[in-house]
Amino acid sequence: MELKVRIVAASYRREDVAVELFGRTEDNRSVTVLYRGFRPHFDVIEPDDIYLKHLKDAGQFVSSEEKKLWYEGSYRNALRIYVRSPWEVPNLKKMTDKPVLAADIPFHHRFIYDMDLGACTSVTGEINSKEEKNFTTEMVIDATAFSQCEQFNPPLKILSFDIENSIQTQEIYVIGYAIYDGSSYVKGAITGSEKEILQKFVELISREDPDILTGYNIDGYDLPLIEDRMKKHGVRFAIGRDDGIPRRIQNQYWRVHGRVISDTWWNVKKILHPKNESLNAVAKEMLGEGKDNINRLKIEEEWQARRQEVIEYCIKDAYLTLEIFMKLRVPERSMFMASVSKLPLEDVMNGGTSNYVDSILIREADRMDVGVPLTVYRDKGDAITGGYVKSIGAGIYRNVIVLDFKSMYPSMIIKYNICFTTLNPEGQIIAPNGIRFLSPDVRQGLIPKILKDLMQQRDDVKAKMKRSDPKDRAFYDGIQNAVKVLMNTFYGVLASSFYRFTNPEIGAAVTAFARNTITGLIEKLISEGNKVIYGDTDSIFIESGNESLEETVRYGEMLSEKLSREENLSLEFEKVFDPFFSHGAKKRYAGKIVYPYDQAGTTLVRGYEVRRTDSFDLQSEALSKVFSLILDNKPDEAVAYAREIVEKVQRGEGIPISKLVISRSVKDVREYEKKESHNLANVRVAKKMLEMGETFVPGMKVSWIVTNGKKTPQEVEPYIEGNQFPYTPDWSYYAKRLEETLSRVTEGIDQQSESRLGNKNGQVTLDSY
DNA sequence: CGTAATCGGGG
DNA sequence: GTGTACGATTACG
Repeated sequence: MELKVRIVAASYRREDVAVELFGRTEDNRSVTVLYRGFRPHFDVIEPDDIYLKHLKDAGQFVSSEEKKLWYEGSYRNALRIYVRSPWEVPNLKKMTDKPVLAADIPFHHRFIYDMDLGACTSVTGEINSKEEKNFTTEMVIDATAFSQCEQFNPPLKILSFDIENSIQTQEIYVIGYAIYDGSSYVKGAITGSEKEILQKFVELISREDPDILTGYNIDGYDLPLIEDRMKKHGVRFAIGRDDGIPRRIQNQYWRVHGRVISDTWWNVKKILHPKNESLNAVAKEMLGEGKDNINRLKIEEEWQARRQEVIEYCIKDAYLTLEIFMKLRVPERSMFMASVSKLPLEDVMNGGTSNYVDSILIREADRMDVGVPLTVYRDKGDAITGGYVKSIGAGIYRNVIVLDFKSMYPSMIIKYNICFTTLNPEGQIIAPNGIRFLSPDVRQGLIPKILKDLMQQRDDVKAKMKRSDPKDRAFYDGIQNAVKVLMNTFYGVLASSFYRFTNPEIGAAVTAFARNTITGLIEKLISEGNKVIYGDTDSIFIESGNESLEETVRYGEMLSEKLSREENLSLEFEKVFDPFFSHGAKKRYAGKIVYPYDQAGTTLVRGYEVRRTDSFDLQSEALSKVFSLILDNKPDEAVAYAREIVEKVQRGEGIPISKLVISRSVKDVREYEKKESHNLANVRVAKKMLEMGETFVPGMKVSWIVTNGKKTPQEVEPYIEGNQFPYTPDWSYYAKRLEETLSRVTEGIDQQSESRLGNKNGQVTLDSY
């Protein structure tokens, strides 16, 4: 039989060294695919006989094959060695002094690369009916062959769960869940004795057989706690598709055979960067709905007094989490990324980006007989020089055109044939940092070739997208966007300090070419009479001399068209700001978008941190107000407002204490003792609260007011909502902090404001009031 | 100023 | 499991 499968996760088992692929078929069934007989292998440059003897003595040698591999600038004699046990390879690679290549590739990846599997793959095989292992999937297949197939996004089954447990005793009261299978939601809760809850939880996952497990902060909270309670009750934490148990990787995320464990909290952080990352805040923001009203800090009492409400609350948390997960389109986006990088979903969702590059690059290297070096650790210290950033003068600018290079770094790599396979002192292409590359007609670089293919692939997909009907359009758009991400990832790993193909000189050559390109262009623009006000890496900001928006847009279109043609590069006219403001620091600006028209009216603030964890409400409110006045073309009012509010705070007039509150959470007070961290304001506040007889539970957020900021450490007093605050805030401290924040911005408006709100060094002179 | 430690979410 | 893998912020030296 033949099945088309979207691979969710890949692994292997030791017993018979069978590779296990788990996934969902095109007709929406979960499946386990087993393949036996694949051998681990790695390459050694010019090995000696004694090494082969050692391998044989260790009972690991299976066979070998002579190769010629491109290694450090030339083709060398190499031996591809096939061995018995994947888990022995780390030891075997240490048993020789000769260069060992491709000996740190996880076995299931080696399999996927060698078989050239895609994220979706056509599997030929037979139903396995006598498999003794307890797989939870609908089918188990013994595979005999694999072939390419088109990519598809099946409706994955996702299970979100949440626990309520005692803070005092850790006992789990209830596990709530919500399941989405692509068409409908199912919700429920598991109650009973703790042991029953745990057993039923394992049964639920085994019966429902979800592809993805999620929840809010499950990586760091729910899963460790469940693991702990399972151990206590002697229940096997068997939630894998092979009946296996999950393991925590690097004290961070979790891995279990056959499923993806993806914490919604992490996805929220990565995609949304919200100021407040709590489930309640994120749900309100995204879904317009918050959590139920349960006092989590008194969960024991709540469980006794209003059990049913706690259960409902628990289910709701699981459901809200699932909705957020879906609304962020995590599964969909990950499937697109998996398709273009040809990886199982799990590697995309939980692995690092170097996986993407490995998957594409190692396959191509194998086809071209290029040796695949091991990952070596380099000093992180000498980071390469990055992009060019033009300094910007303080002020308000009108009708600012933004031009963007399309895929700047990939274009540089292709144009100058930049690659570890073309690096050569005889090369005709000389990078600004002095290193040389062979020209493409002498030797086409591996990475440039891959990027060229990816660019072509992206253009093809975009063209297809235009021709297709609306329902397919979103699919192609997802693919083309993932290709773009993948292309940029290639530069990312070249510049990173640890990747198998990393060479700092090569990364530096890419950015050096890019800097030359953009500075050359800026010079040209200026020589033609343009007012270039700013630029960063791959963008150029020009203050158009035109009065009207229509003229500005026409001018922007003309510039991008003319420059792209004249300079033979791809420069896009991206947007127009009006007004555009900066106080004179790189990477910090704010502007109102007026073009493209569908974004008109949006305010874009870059680099100015309106939200800071240690800021008080008044600070962020005042800063936002100042920005909005500036961008409404009322700079004078902005300066006046800033001045007024600072004065008010200095005098302590009419400012509600609540707007000065600084909050932060505190772990168990004892955890800070040994680390000399008791100077931390939040820790001191927690201690004071305990002394005052206030409720303090480890992990709780505490709030305080600074009463003397001049002392070290500063004096702080707990702020307890609802209670009268019996101390006087250090008004000067607050005025100073507020002024530091506001003056940085108002300084930029004009020269006079500098004397009004502070001096040029950013130092504050309160005397001026 | 650069580096090491801590936090955030969860109950 | 042939894998070293959070980002931003703050305190400390």
